[in-house]
Amino acid sequence: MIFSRKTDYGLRALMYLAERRARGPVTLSEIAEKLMIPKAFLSKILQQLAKKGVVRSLKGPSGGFVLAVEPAEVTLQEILTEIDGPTRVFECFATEADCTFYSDCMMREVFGEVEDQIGAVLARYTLADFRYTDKPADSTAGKA
Amino acid sequence: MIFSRKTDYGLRALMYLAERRARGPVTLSEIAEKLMIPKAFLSKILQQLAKKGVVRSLKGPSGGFVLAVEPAEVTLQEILTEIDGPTRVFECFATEADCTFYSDCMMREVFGEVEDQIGAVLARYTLADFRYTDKPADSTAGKA
DNA sequence: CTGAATAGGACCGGTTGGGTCCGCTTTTCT
DNA sequence: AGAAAAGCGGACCCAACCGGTCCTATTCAG
Repeated sequence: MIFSRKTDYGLRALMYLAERRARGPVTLSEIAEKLMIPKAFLSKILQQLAKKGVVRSLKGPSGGFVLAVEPAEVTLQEILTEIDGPTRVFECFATEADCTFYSDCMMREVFGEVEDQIGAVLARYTLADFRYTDKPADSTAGKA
Repeated sequence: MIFSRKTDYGLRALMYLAERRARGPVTLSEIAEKLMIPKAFLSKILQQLAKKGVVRSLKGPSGGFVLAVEPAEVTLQEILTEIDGPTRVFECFATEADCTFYSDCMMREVFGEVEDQIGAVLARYTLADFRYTDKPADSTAGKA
């Protein structure tokens, strides 16, 4: 699968931050707890997003993380790229010039097209489309 | 990357077989050698494709592998699916009913859309589009 | 100064992708 | 019948990677 758990965690954290961004920084602990994400791991992800400028991090007491962008301005594509790197679908050993096995390598073409299509879908959504809604607790609990 | 080396090997082997299918079975050794694929590994891949009915395998002396389908009739999508399983792009922990974090989970929707797009591209190509052309040896050799 | 917070490097264990080995079976040829 | 030439398929191996932990350093509010 292309999109990792890291992506899932990161995206969810951003959704959470989007919802709270008016209310100042949110601590790592709060996010981790509410979203049930291992704290140390989430820390790494948010650090990474901070470096990319998607969130801002404040140290010290009353510190935490704040979303640094307008939710509607940042696309899913950007987010995923920032978390997991560009979506590569196929890795070729050779360069176009010495693609040793096929004189004109369709693979490049086809998989390039695939990547474009993926990008196109992801670019159509922004963080604003992914609303965090404090879900209705365990109302359905006990069914499993 | 979604598509593995296995996929690459498999696809290339099929291309090779497509080119030779008039001339009877081709041995594993020949394919492996020409395409520079580890023999034992390729064996596994072809076995798998044999079970799916994409190639036919003949044992015994003068045995080998033959393409069992019309190149133009089998899509890239089918081939890739047969080699690596369906292209899953995202794995969700929960079922729709208890997707715990977002009341209506956009992820499903978005990533479903992504998978559809990938499928659409791959379905547009068939094995016949991927011609194996005995490339002009090492004409450019010595440059690396 | 102290304590609450992030930063970030080192490390770790399980999974999996890529690959090997080897003995077994099937088939053909003599 | 027997030897040789193929594919079959189970067991195994290794390195990379992903998800995750730990520990110390740094920053900053009060």
